Amino acid sequence: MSQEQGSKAAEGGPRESERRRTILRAAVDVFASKGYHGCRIADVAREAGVAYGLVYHYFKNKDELLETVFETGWSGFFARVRAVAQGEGTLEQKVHGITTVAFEAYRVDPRAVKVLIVEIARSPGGRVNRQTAFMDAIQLCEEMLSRAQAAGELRPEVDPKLAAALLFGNIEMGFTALVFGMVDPRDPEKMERARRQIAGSFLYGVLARDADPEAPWSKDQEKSAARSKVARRS
Amino acid sequence: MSQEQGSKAAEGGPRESERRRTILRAAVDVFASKGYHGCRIADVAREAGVAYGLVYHYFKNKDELLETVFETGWSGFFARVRAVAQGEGTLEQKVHGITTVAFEAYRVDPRAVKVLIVEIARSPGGRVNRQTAFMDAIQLCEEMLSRAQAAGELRPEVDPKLAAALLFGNIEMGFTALVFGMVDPRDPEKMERARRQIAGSFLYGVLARDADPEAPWSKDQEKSAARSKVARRS
DNA sequence: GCCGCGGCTGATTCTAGAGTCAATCAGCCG
DNA sequence: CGGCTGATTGACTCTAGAATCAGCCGCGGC
Repeated sequence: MSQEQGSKAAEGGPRESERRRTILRAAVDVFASKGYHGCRIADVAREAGVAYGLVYHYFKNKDELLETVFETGWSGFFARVRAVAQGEGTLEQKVHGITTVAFEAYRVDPRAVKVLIVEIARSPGGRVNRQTAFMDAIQLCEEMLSRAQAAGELRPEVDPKLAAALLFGNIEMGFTALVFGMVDPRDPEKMERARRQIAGSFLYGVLARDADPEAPWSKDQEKSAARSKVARRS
Repeated sequence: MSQEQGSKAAEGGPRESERRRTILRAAVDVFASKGYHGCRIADVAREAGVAYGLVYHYFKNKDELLETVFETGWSGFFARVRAVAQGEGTLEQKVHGITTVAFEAYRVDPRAVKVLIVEIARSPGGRVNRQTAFMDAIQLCEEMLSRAQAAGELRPEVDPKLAAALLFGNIEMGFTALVFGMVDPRDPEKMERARRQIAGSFLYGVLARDADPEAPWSKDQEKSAARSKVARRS
């Protein structure tokens, strides 16, 4: 998987075949626009300007293609998140850093992010790696949050694992909002505001500051008693 | 969709065919365990204990089956959310109410919720209704949040639409965490804690109270700087 | 020049599985 | 009772589209 045979295409060094990359790129675009299940290999080949069979020359099957798209995109993102999560800084800085990494990834390659989010993070019969990798990122953040909790930066009653998941939920939903056109990705200023709201919502919540009197959400405080006019079901 | 022909099966009143409901139920179960794409109509028929062809007697095709599963489940959920969002109460109460509705739905029928979340909210080539319906719920919450903002319950710099999306992102990710086994759905106490953390994270954030000194999440709007140190009251 | 090798081609094969349909069955009505 | 209607059956058809394969083409080596 590293240098193939540099034989004829060798002028560039031990590079992965140019064609292979073209196909991968086409796959990202096609998956992004029609979805994994909604497209045929022929579409990918056409988009890449390449013969049908060549796709199978470079990839064992359709699933491996998706898998590769995933790994390629995810590993870069994951490494950046790790750098932030395990680096120096306050919890606030790290959370802002992680959202920034995510938004930057989106700015650079929205299609790839879309595929990652829509086709992979949620894939049904998902093969091993996908969900596993997602879990890895969550675990990374869980550790970050645990450390922050030990340092008193995080509320003590918060479960770090769930909180880590929620952080990614926030980011993901932010992207979904982008994909749905709720924010214009062309406007950097709006993007930055959205990013800040996502990080801020996670860190500080959305409530106006003077609206919550005391430790409002921790234990069994029932000070706000009748909140359950809901719960019923027939 | 209402009373079919009550002709002969009329002894129960204008009820929807028993068989039809059996099939729908089976579809929920099968979709939940193998995914929409990962199952065949034959699986649904077998699960329902019914002949293959009968599925097509009651449903035009596989997609209509999914659509029906969706509408059946979603409309109930949506109505409850609306009741909360448009009802009386503070923003806090409403947010807690919405999460409660969601968790209650999960408690009653985890499989149906799983299908709704995994197969529909994210469906790629999703037919009209699905994403539309999801957007409807977000819009509902957006209006709720706008009202709250006008009343000063919500930070002024928050975008209600994005915030509404994030609320659902939180809930959805909470469920995903459930599906992934990060929380034991059998333990009502843990479930309630998770629910509270989801609502709480959205409302108040995760940061320890005395950790954010000044207008922390919107640099340029220092206008709210004054109220920033309210929080420390513990 | 011509051999052969590997990237490359696209028509062909093969299969899962959606959707069809002719036949059967069960109850009702005249 | 016998014919009518609608529910039910499952074998069969048919298609999309994944995967295969028998070769082609251009280049470098001999």
